[in-house]
Amino acid sequence: MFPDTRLGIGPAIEDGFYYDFDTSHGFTPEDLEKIEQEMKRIVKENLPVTRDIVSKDEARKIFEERKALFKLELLDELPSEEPISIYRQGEFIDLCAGPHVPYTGYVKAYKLLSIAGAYWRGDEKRPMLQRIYGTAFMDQGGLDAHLAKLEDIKRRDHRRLGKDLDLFSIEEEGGPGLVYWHPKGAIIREIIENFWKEEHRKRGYDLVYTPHIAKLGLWKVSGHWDWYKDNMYSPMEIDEMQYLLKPMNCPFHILIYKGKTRSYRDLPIRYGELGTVYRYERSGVLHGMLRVRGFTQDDAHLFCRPDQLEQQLIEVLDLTGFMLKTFGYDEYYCMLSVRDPNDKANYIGEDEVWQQAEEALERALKARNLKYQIDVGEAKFYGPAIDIKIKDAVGRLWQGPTIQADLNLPERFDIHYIGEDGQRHRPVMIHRTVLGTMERFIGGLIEHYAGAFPMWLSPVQIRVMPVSEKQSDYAKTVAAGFEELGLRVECDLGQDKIGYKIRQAQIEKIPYMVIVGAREKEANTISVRHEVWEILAV
RNA sequence: GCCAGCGUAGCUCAGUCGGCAGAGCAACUGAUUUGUAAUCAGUAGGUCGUCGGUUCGAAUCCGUCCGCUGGCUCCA
Repeated sequence: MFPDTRLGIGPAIEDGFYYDFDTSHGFTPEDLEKIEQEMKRIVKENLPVTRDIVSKDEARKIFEERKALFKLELLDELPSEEPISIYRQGEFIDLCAGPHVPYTGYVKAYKLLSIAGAYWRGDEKRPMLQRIYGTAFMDQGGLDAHLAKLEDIKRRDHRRLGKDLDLFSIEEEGGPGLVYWHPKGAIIREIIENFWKEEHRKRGYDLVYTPHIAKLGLWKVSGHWDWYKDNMYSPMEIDEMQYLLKPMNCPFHILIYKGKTRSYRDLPIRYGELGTVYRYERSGVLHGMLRVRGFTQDDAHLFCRPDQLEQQLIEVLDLTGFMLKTFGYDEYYCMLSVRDPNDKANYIGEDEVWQQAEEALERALKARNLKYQIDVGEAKFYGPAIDIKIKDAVGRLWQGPTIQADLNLPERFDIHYIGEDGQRHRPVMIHRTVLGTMERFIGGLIEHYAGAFPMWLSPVQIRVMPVSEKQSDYAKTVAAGFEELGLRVECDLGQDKIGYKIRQAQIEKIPYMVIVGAREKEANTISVRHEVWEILAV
């Protein structure tokens, strides 16, 4: 259909497949339909799909003939002794390890979904190809169910719901990636923040507040200026001194720690802060509340003795589990992010310290019987981490809590405590968030709950609606009663019929509707309509 | 940042070949006083994202910038 097209790679992915193409033709959504028609024809032909094993030289010849540059590059990287597998169906030839279906007729239900740009081999310095995404199932029912799920995900989109429920906005005049929390969104955030603070106090954290800017020198000491500069807002000059907006809270907590001499008896010291940070994120990556430029981390830094590390990690894991459960995330997966031993130049710190830290994280996971997967190369430059992925109501995984051992900053800031032996010792530092950031967490919660927040988080918990204006005063009295109990209640005193008021409350996903008419007023009662929304939609 | 697409009323969207700017919902006004998912009628609301170009004439064609969307790369 597009003769000058060269093939990139085309693997199967979790929910389908994609194929990358280099072509002078720019694909349009209409093309997808045309390609699907062509696919249908090929399926109907029921062509045999054959696998040939050839030598590397033979393979090279085949792809050179077809001027398949990308395939040749892939071929070059395959070991020369090993036989190469090539698949053919009709006039189509591809380099692929397989397996493939034996006949094109095996392909049943499929759909092409979208077009996107993608760098060749994921490298932004290489050419950009056009990627077509699609999905395929054994039968129409499977495809229909999958498409229904995609629709459900669309309905849950926090950007859509954030607008519909008036929770937040991002203002073009204000700047991209900067979130405005509207009154209802602010209530949700406030409840979560209060809960967070209370839970941290209970567990022995000290809560602090720190500034939003600091002198450039501080960021040089911390290493951010060298390692993180590209993600930071440009310096501003105040009284001939350069200041930077903070991208992280760690240096500030360290300064508090450093403010006086600490004894081994003082440890652990745990500073928690809902710290607002700003990071320069490239414009193309911004996404609603999930990827923004200014955000508030539920941050904490734990300073402890090496012998306390494991216990502290366990306590953080417990807190994390408790928090996730509270928000209805019953399933989560722990990843132990360790460094790539072949790539030590990208990490700071002694081998021995790294090993100790990785072992401590692993022991903590084992102590709580948490299953985990080791993610090689996913450590931060300053230390290994436990990264937790949480599964939402529709089965998607989100980056959640992160617990990082920091092997760099204690050194750089030369912090210490006085041990039992009267000597200075280096404390171990843990850097962690349990929710991540307020923006990403609440954005995720909106999708998790599909906007129907549980009672404790609902911006409006109860709406009282009189059947007619004759019960307005009674409705106000009832509402005042709820208000006295500390519940968030509203009255709908509009002239609309009760059906309309119920519909409105339903759209706004208010959990309790209290309806009062002549009968209720007479008997001094109320009638309650409680909406239980199904979180698991699919 | 890169590739592609998009930007029309508060929201969702229509607007044919370049020829007077449209609908539904929401808002407002009036009537209606209602019993568990939409009462009726009327009114108002837009520099068609921005700046520039082509043209007798631009929402429409071309360019620029801004923003958004789907991805890529990166990330909490």
